[in-house]
Amino acid sequence: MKFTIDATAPESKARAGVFTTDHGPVATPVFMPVGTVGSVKAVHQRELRDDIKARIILGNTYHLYLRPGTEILRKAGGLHRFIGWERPILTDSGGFQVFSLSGQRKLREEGALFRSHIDGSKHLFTPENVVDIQRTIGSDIMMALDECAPGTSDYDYAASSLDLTHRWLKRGWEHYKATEPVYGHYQSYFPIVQGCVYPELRRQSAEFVASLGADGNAIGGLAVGEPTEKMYEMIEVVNEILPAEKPRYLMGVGTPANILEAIDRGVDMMDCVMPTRNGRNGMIFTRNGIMNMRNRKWADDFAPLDSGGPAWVDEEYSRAYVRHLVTTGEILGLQICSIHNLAFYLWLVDEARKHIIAGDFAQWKPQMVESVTRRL
RNA sequence: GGAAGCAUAGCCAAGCGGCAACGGCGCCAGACUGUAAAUCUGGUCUCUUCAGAGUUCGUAGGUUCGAGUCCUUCUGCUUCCA
Repeated sequence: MKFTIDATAPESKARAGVFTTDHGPVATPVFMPVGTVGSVKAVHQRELRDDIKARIILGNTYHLYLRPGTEILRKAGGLHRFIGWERPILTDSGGFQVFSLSGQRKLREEGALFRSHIDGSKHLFTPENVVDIQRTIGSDIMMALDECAPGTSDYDYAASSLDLTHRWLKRGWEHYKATEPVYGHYQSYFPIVQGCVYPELRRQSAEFVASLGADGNAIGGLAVGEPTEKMYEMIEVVNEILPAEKPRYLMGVGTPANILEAIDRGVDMMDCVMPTRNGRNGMIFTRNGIMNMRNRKWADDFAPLDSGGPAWVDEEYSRAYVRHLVTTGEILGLQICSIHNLAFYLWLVDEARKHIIAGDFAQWKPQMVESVTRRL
């Protein structure tokens, strides 16, 4: 995978670049919509491509392994063909499910033993078989199996958890190098920095991750319960060490403000369920602030949803109508809010990219952070 | 015309002598960060110094220390028989 940096912003660590996969180029900084089970919820692939202009989307190893399963995915010719998405795909390893489904799994040296949230059946995810599953999925970027420890973990737990993640990483990396793509296109493997909120652990982890020389490097275990300021601090600590010539992927983040702050600190790639999940729950993010479309105040506001906004739905539908759809539970309401939010997120990172290239990112960012954080 | 039954908050609906009154819906807010989420949480008679206080279960009386609950009056509704 090739990564070129087009511009670096003055008075900031932000950079604009492009990485290239066999499914095409991805301009950075980039936001990646989350499509856990092979679907970005409530959004068509066509809308994702043509309206939202998503450059790359996520899938999830744990969820896709359970359903539809590797046999179907192999028969389909991989996830791209299965879902009809010709652009790049990144798959998370199941490391986040170690966190989010913590009541359903046991950690062992060999891997994470999950009791399926669907039928209770047991499945052992190892650093090796998670590579194999992702080979079968055919994602352009595969992620290492890690333990995403809660942001509230104490130092001792964080340290031993990090050791486990590193032992897993070593095994996963070896297995990655020993295996071949299933469908012919090249697949990268990104290691993940952990270490909770402890700078020395984060540094140690970043050193180890950087030493592998992977195509790109990820920062995990953030936005999982720690204060936002700690998250920013950890990004700074880690990005001092992660190589500048490789893309940096901040996993699972975040709010529009989080995204701008991360870009400012040298992050190139981000993903988050927030635009889609919150959209389905009636919240939309705009460049002028946050709107809860369930609120009564929009009931007779016949202005466009987000006049001048980046999505066609922004002009097409009124606030009053969207509130009506959301409060009546109409599927169209979820679709409109999801499309809007994703288009806004992609617009936001594109604007950031433009300002990085123009050289005024450091001046543009604070006012945009202020603006997107407002409550309307 | 006769008989039986029913009236509880915006709506539906529990209650069977200690009740400001279970639930559900609706409504009003909030939460959501590598998706077990089109989900979850809280509020929803009035006042309040958030400790409490005051008025509520169709209507008017009564029994009782105490009544949404028991008795009687009236009003309205439902079902059955003529």
